[in-house]
Order: sequence, then C-alpha cells, then structure tokens
Amino acid sequence: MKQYHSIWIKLIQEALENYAKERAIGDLGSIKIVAETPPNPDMGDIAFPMFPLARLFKQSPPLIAEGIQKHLPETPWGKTEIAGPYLNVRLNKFQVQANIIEDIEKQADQFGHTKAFADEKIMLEFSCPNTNKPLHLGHLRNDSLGESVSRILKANGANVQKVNLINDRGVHICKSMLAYLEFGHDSTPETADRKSDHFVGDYYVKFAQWAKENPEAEEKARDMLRAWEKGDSEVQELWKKMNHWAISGIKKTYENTGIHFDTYYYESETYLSGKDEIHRGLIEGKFYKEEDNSIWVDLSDIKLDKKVLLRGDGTSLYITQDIGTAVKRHEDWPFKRLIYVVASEQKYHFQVLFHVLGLLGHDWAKNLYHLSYGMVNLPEGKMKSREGTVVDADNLLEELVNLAKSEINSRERDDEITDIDKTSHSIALGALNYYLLSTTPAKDMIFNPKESISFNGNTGPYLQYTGARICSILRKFDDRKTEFASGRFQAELLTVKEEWEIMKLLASFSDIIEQAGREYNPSYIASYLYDLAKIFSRYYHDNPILHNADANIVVSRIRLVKAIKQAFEKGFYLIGVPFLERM
RNA sequence: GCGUCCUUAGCUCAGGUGGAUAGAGCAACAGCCUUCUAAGCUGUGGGUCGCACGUUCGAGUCGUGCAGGACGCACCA
Repeated sequence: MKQYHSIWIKLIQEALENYAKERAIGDLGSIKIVAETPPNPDMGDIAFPMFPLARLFKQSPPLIAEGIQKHLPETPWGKTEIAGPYLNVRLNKFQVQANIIEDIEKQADQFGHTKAFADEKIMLEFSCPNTNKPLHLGHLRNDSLGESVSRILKANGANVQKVNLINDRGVHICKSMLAYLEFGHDSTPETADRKSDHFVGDYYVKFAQWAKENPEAEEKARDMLRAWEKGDSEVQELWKKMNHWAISGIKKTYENTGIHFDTYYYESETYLSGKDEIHRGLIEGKFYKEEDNSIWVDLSDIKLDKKVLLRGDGTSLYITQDIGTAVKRHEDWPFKRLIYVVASEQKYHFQVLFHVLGLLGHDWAKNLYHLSYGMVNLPEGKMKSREGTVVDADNLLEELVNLAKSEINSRERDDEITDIDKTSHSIALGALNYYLLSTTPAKDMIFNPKESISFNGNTGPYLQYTGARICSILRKFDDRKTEFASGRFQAELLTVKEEWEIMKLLASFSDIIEQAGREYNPSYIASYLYDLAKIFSRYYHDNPILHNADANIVVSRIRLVKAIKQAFEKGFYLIGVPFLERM
C-alpha cells in the first residue's frame, strides 16, 4: 500500500502548500503529512489527520481539510472526503485492483520481496546446541526464529549466511562420557535401538543420578576435562565417538524440522582462539592484568562492572572464545552485520562481548546484534531439567505428527491424501512453527502442548487448511477450463467488500515483509497471514467462486484467488509453515 | 542491592513512526453442511490496557515514579 500512500502524500502536500499561500502562511515549518488507515474500511482507504495543522492555520481541523480539498487537482487515483478532522481518500478501486493483480503476477515467486537489505551480507548465528543431550522445546524456538529471520532477510534482498556453533567441549560433555564408561558396557545407539543423541542424553541423566550418591563424580568429570585438554588419546577417542552420536542425532532433528545451516563451527576448534586478541588488547592498554595473571576489562565507562577475559592460568573462557570466533568469522566472510539468536538470559554477556570487540578496534563491532528471545514456559510453570519437565523436541514433534494423523483419519480423507505420513508431518511442523513464531520474540511465552495440537482457531493448520481449499478450487477450475474459456478478467466485476479488503492486504504484503525484516520479527508475517486467511474464509463462504453463471466473474475471482495463493506460499515459507496442496 | 526486559478480556496472544468506537483465538452459549474440504462460517456475552502523575489538541503506545513477575550481575556455558 506504500506506493498508493506516497502518491497521495505528494498530492496532499502540494495542496497544503497552495492552501498555506492562500492563507498567507509563509513557512510550514516541520509539519509533515502522515498517512494512516481509517479504523473502518467504510470510511475510506487512506486517512490524513488534520490536527497537527490547527495551530499554524488558526483553524479547526475540519476547515483545514476543506481548504486542502479545494486545492486538490482531479486525479485518476481516487477521491477525497472530509470525515470530521480527517481528510480521507477513497482510492479508485477498479484501477488499483487491476494494478495490484498485474503487479503480483509479474512478481511471480518474488512476490512481496523488497530491497530493504539489498545485497547486504548478514551472518546469522542460531541453535548452538550442546552435545550432551538432545534438543528441547527451548531450542525449537531458537531454531524456528533463526530459520525464519534468515528467510525474511533474504526476501528483503540480503545475502545471508546461517552459522551454527556446536558446543562440543566442556565439563558437561565429560559427564555423559563418564557415565557411559561407568554404565555403558560398550553399548551403542544401534544395540540399544535409541536415537543417537537421546542415547548420549540418557548417560547425562545417569550421571546426575550417580553424582547424587557419589560426590566424587563431579571431581572425576573435571579430571576428565583436564585429560581431554591434554589430548589424552583414550578420552579423545570416546569424545569423538559420543560427539558423533550426539551431533548426528541433532542433525536428524534439524532435518525433521526443516532447519539448515551454511556453516558449522565447533567450539572444540574455536575455544583457544581469542587469546591473541586479549593479549593484544593488554599490550594496547585496553585491558589490565591482576596479580594472579588473569586479564580483565574495566567496563565502568558503559556503567558495567569489570569482567575477566582470560584466566590466570591462561585458559580460555566462554567470552574469550566468542571474541576469537567473531574475529574468525569476519575474516572468513566479511559480513556487514552479525546477528546472534540467543535467549534473553545472555543479554549481559553480549553487551560485554560487543563492547570488548569495539575496544579491540574492530569497526564492525557496532553492527553486531543480539536477537534476544524470551523463555518458553509450560502451563504448569518453568521447564526444569532436574524435575524432568523439559519437553523433548523429538517427542513433541512425534506427538504432533500422531495427532495430525488421527485427525486426518477421522476425516476419512484417505482417498484425497496419498501420503498420510508426509502430510501429517507437514501439519505438525505448521502447528509448531506458527505457534512459536506468532509471539513477539522478546516476550516470554507459554507453550501449551494441548493448544498447539488443537487445529481450531488461530493456528498453523488453519492457515494450511485455507491454502489447501484454495488449491482445491483452482484444481476444479482447471478441470472445467473449457466451460470458462470465454471469461475475461475485469477488475470492475470485483465489487464485493471483502474483495477490496483482500486487495489492500495483498498490496501491503511487501510492507509487512520489510517491517518483519527491519525488526527481525516473524510474528508480523504470522498475523498478516492469519488476517488474510480469515477474510478469505469469510469471503468464499458467502461468495461462490466457480458456481457462477457469469464466466467473467469466475475468471476475475480466480485471478484474485491465485494472487492470494501466491501470498500464502511465500508467507508460509517465511515462517516455516509447509504449504499443502491437499489436506 | 544494582541492571535489563515484561504486565492488554477467565486463559493464550495481536495492537507499524502517538490519532476516529482497544482486536483475535481458546473456553461458554446460540445458529449454519442436497452448493467450491464444517480443520470452516455467523452471532452473543466478557476490558478502570498493573497503579499514579506528567508531556500533548490527543496516550494501550512517549517520560518519571511505584507495585508485581522474569532474567542477569561466575576465573560456568
């Protein structure tokens, strides 16, 4: 809609200037005309509030509206009318409708794309799992967000590189290794018939139980970490074996949830990097050394405390490694900006990290961004690993798939749906991704499994259902093509109120994609699609598309329906909801 | 104690740059399947937008203070 807004802002601006001249007002100052949308479509398509002009013109807003209206030229773009203190525009529906449909068809699979981030190199880090246990619900929000934001940025013209950092070292990894040595008896995921990351996770759980009765277990884990760092070959062998199990299992989950990465970084390969950077900073006087040789940064100039960057014994910390990794990434692929998708609990860490990178003289540090998202809680409260209330990602997905399957079966649509497994998997993904992405990232959210698997109301499956019905209509149209062969598209035949509402929504699609991109917020796409689905459902409930004697009307409506399908296909993709031809 | 974020209907959430009567879904109740998929559509009820000041012609939206909640403030990651 932006283009139509601009046209009218320009027209109003000129009329305003002429009116000002007439009233002998020389300088309009900083007054800018703003375009808004009236609360009710019956009032018009664009609204211009006159309040801000009242003081300068020493007139009431309705009088100013009248004055401006008199100075407006005739235009093919529509008409104005005064509604109290507002000057409202009613667009020339038929011309605009024809324009919109043509535009959409021309854009084809690029529909809604913008140049907001044209050719900008953006690196996006997300997921970053530990290799001691399988993914849980919290990871799913992270993955969903990361994948969706990357797609949205690409639709805004960016060149995106998706990176993962596997946390494959540390004392927590040693814990599952230790428990495996103690209780594993050389079993494998194959012999135990267990998905390999769950297999590893089982030993992590066993360690916790074991450590409860054997306090020395914790110390043993630290010993093992030291052995690992020294390169002890037995420990390394075991580490490689178990990491392979964990990572291949996790990758299987990515595959099942439609998550992809361009590059994998491994903490075991990056954790030593960053030390040189810290030493350089010390020499350059940016940091200081304590008596025990540890290196610190003073953050009082950004109103934070001081922070240790390197241990006294020279070993690396979380932040040491993150500094090194960021520098290496910029060398590997010189990004314009780097976005970290990480939970809000790490806000402080990123504040420090970005500041320190700036101190080290990296000018790109100002373009680092922490896309922080809130916790995922359950209706019963927080997920707690100790109490076993953590929702496992694979189990949740399986539960959703089974629910979708029984839903399909109960509808007896087996003849329509050839591959029930594939379809129910797509519905499960649609339910999950839509649920996770329709809440603003910054907010904590409550994940209600029952609600997410209910397919009524504002859900992914509802969107998919609407899309599938559109496909069904289009298939039936194709079957009866000869019947409608004489029909021609005429925008003048699209006179139903909902048709115009849908047109305006379609014309706003790129505005929404741009906003979602600029704010790194997929929820705009989710609610846009819901609005579109809702209004379309109402429209075709009341207005037969194929059951119409006038072939021109059928053809015209079909063109509209096809445009809606384009918006759905693109929008669904952007938020990870599979588009289904049948369901 | 200090810092950051959050608070909108019984529940879960929307509410671009301040603007015309604050919106959905779930739950409850009442209608609609000889017609393009009823996973749908329509209607009813439900709100001092945490509280109080302030800025403004105008505040759910901006500012300050207070209350409640979450998360941080490790030589963990």
